[in-house]
Amino acid sequence: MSPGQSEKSAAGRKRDADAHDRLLSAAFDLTSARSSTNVSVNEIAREARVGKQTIYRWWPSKSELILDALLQRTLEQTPFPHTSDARSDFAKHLAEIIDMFNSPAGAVIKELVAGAQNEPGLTEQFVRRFWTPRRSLSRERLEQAIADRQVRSDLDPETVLDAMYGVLWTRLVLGHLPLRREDVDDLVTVVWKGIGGPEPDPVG
Amino acid sequence: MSPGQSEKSAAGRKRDADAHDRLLSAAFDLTSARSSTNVSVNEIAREARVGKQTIYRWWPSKSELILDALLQRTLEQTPFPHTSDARSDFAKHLAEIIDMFNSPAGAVIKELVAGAQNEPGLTEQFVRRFWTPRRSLSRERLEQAIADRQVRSDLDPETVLDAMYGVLWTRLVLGHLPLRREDVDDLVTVVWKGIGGPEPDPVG
Amino acid sequence: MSPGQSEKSAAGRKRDADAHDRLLSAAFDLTSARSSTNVSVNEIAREARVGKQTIYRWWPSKSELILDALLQRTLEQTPFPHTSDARSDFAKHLAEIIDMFNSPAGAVIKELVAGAQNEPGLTEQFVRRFWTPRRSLSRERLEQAIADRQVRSDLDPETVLDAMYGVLWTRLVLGHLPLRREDVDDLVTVVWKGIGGPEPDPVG
Amino acid sequence: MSPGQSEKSAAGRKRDADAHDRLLSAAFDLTSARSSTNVSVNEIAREARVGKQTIYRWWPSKSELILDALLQRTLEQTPFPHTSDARSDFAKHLAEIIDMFNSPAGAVIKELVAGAQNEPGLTEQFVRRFWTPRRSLSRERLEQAIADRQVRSDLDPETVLDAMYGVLWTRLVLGHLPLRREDVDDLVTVVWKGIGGPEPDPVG
DNA sequence: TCATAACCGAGACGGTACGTCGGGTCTTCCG
DNA sequence: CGGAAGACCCGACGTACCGTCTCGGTTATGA
Repeated sequence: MSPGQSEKSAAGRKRDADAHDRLLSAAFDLTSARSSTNVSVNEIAREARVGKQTIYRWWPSKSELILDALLQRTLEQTPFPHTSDARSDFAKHLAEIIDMFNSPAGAVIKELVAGAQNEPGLTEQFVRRFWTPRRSLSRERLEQAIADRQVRSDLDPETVLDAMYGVLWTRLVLGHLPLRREDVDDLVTVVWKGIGGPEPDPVG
Repeated sequence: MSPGQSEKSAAGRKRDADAHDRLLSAAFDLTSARSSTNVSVNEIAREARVGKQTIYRWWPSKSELILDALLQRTLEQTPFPHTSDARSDFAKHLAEIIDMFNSPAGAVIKELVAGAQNEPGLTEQFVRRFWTPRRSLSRERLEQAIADRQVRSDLDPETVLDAMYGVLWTRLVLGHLPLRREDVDDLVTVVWKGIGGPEPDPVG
Repeated sequence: MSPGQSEKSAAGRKRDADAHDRLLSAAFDLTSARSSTNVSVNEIAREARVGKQTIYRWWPSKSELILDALLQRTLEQTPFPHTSDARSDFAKHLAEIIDMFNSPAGAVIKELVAGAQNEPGLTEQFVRRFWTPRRSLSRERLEQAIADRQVRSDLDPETVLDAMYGVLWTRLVLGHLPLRREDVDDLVTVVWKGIGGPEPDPVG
Repeated sequence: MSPGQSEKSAAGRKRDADAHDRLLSAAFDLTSARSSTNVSVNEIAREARVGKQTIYRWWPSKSELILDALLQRTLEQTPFPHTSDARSDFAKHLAEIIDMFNSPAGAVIKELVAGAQNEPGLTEQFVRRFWTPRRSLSRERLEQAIADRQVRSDLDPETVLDAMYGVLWTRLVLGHLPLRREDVDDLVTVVWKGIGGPEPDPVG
């Protein structure tokens, strides 16, 4: 992302790191706060005390600025839990995602997913830069679990992961049901044990 | 006392049903065709040979017009399959939803979900008028399956349903993976049998 | 006597004439009152408790309705003063026109003259129906004065009349100076005696 | 303390003088050409290759733009003729005004006078910026003529001037009679000699 | 040391779409 | 069939926002 490594003539003023940070903060904060009405580029520029040109010098569009702001704010990206029990690791991770979706970051993600529909290329950006890295962590843990024989190996991993995480994404975007940590247990049970057949022996 | 005293005065020209239909058609067709770039109200009005005012007389926003157009086009709403085998019924229904998501209606749904993010109240409208009726069909079939002891009863039905349908919604909106009928088998297996433990005996 | 003298709609014809009158009144009153902002046809119809179609059944456009309203209100059309002294007759008439221009009718006339600029044919209507009849009275008096040898005969009567009345029309429309009865004396003197040469002998 | 403390910050792109000129030209040309039908702001913007916002950034309304366009086009403002004969000077000036009223500028003036009726403040603008400077020239010549004893001094100069120029303004706006240079002679005679009494001795 | 180059805040620019307003036509129902 | 009510088509309005361009001015090389 940083363009500075090009061998262009080194003359010229350096990029203002502070303005850059103010922009990411303004973009994230305004977007997450004013979820109902759209945030305009002018507002972000004013809030960041920055000229509009400074935005368009570094980002091709407002949406990509917001995407960068989201990435920066979610950089912590807690490493996927990794104990000996894959099922509880996933349960823990799903709960963490729920927390994130309920945080301001969730509002920003909604905004981005929405804006991406009319902006070809942005969906691809979002998937590649935000979604894929996180999905990789999940998939690695899943493959480890398969290697550990904790998970059967004959199913498409993407489908398995979407069965879990798709619940969260759908609820974030559609909002038809709240995102609650309490639902994680049932969700993991559905995917781990399946819903088929009568309830298992409670003693078992 | 006259019972009709509270009736609205019948004076005035009636709403033009034909213009109404032309509007719904234009809204649906233009929206599904021009998925990348947004459709303008003027375009819809022109295509429907209708004054812009006529749109705003009956719909508070372009999005709600498109929602109505979507509802009209998906009215067929094939009844949920209902054989003695719940699992195969769901498999069939999931495949039908995939077909719909891959049809023009899918593009319209994406557009609506996107537009709804900045329009408070529209998400609620979409969920209530489009999503809820379909979800009800699914939930009824699920409850029947529980009554038939084909599905265990100790899990939250909403979570179970989201584990299946959320996969499709997420792929529609995020577009990270294609929506393919071939994936239905794995998906149903995940939810019915669970992913836990080693693969079942192939002789089964 | 019938006790129901105030009952509604005794006959269609009667209401017809009444609605017609209400329309003229509403058109005149609203136009003269809201000189700054335009009056809409809907407002006139509502004020007159009349359907819009009733307006367009009788008048080809809003402007012609207002013209009719103006004509009705200025029907008195006091006959041109006719004494033995043409100059004082004109002075009297000019003062009367000033009064009319300063009355609500003046505002309506301004509105009409303004609206006529973009409505080809309306200027012609206004001139023919409002202006010409009044001008005829003036011209007749002028020709009588010529016949009486009170006014020289070698000048174009239209130019003579415009030299007098044009002052009023211009001040009405441009508003660069107020329309005051006190100015009539000077005006008549200008036209009768001319401005040429030094002031006449005050004794003369 | 620095004397320039109240100066506006010089930051930001300067106003585009070329776009400004294109706008004035487009406004004048379109308005004078399409006298019957109104010119829309969009048309002017398109003709001038300018965004509509640029118009509204600098002018509060279409009419004031047209007024500016008129002022620019009539800037030549030929100096009032000034020979030793006031009467012939006025005759010459009146003919020039007739020519202007018959030129495209006349159509623009009509449009402005019309549009001003519904736009409070515009009439005042028009009078102050277009009419007053020209009137000043006329009044100065008249006062000179009075000083030269060519014109009597006991009459209100405004009334005298309106008696001459009001003829032209009225014919421009009402259009009841054509504006012809041939009428200037009679007009000047009316005002200079007066219409009173029998025709002068032809030998005179 | 000073010209050059890239940066910066500010804000005007061309353009597209918005939602509203008003004119004049058309349609329904009532009396 | 006249008349009130009001929906209809059309087109202009003035506003909002996007992404670009231009201004005066500010750092930082590198000749």
